[in-house]
Amino acid sequence: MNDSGGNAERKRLRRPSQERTSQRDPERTRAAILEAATREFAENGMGGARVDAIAERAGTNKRMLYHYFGDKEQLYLKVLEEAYVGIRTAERALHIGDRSPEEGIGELALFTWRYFLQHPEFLSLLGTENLHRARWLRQSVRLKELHSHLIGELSQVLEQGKKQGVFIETADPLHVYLTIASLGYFYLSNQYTLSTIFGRDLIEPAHLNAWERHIVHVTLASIKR
Amino acid sequence: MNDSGGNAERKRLRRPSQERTSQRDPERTRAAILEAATREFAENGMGGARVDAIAERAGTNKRMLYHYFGDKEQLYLKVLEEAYVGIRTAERALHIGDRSPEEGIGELALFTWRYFLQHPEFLSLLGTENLHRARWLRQSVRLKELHSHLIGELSQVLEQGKKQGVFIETADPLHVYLTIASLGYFYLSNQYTLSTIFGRDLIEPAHLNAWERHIVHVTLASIKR
DNA sequence: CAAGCCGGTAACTAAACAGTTACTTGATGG
DNA sequence: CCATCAAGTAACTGTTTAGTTACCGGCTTG
Repeated sequence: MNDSGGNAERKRLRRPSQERTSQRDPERTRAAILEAATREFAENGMGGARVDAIAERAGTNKRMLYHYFGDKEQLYLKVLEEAYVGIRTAERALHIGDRSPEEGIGELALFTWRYFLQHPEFLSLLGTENLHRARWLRQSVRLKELHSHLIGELSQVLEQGKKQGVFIETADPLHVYLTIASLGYFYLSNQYTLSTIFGRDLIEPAHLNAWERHIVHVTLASIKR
Repeated sequence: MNDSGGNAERKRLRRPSQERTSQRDPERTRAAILEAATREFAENGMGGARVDAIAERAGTNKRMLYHYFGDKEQLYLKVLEEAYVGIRTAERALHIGDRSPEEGIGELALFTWRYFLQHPEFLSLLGTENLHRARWLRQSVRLKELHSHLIGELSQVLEQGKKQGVFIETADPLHVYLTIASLGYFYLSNQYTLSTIFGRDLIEPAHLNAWERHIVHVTLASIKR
């Protein structure tokens, strides 16, 4: 114990633990693999992603990938779960009930659009997972409750708006969220074919801003009395 | 010359060209490969699709596939082109300008939704192509003009509605089409993850009908004065 | 009827792939 | 300072894959 303390001390003096030069760092390796896998799966889908490519992007090798994550499918599921946790966590910080119902819904629409815009890999992962009919997501045990908070809060805001007479009585929380998500998802995830067939570069800032305003307009127009 | 004519006559008597029993039928083989490829690419994406699987589904073998279509990528592009031709051809038969502007837009929304619902393979192909940033569609020379008709007709209907004072002045044809397509595409293509995370089976007829009405409602609410 | 062409088959090949095994390096505890 | 164990490397393996080659057989044409 004493010896070991002395040893540790001596080593800390030679090589401070904060600025380590060693390549050995389990947490960093694990995180690097997860990030590399997110990009590889997002760019190439489940079928097109290459385990070797993930290892290379992470600056490590396949052995470590299998060591930390089991196999390709488990790694993919982990990536997908983390992506969902990311957006739902950011959503919770919104507190859409703090302002007027109209502003709250507008805020949710803006947030969703901007999150999609800044996280294209999330959209790609959703696309891949749906191509496979949610084969892996269905196996996830972590994600059942993650999403109920969103619908619950949205439901409250809609009720408040109905009481105040600004929203129509038939406004449904799931429909409202699906409307917001639809308008953002389709525009961004299909931007490449759309830009090609309609001859307009949809990713240009001017077009992006116009679509952002459009999403808010459509969402509110569909529920306002 | 005379001999050949006599020979042909004799053979035609034995085996009429209309009801051939032979397995040899270039057109049928070609069409079978194209249909099998459509299903395989739609179900598995470009990376996940297997050339052997396409040949087997078509009731032929790889040799014929390479004979008629060159290679996997050219076959995929052909499948994608045919899918676009399919929806744009069906759209042309609509004549959305024949009724009132409001009915015309509602009709286009209904048509698009129902076409998406009946052609899930079209949605999958779009998803796959966008994952690859329209890599193959961009190479297509056939598809540049195919889509202008849609925007042109939609533009006329919107103008008419503006003159009649039923539509807002800011209504934009591309935005209106993207709105309709967004609401149909997202709901259907993401139905598997959505059903999983929200615990509702979105493909149930009751939910489908509700969403159909919702699409028409949202589209019109967003452009009505 | 004979020659050759075209639709079609099946077995093959080289490369790419997911996953494994045998091994090395370095930190820690006694 | 040595034993141990975890982090990390690289070469290997069996299988799958896109694409090819060698061959078959029947229809058409001269």
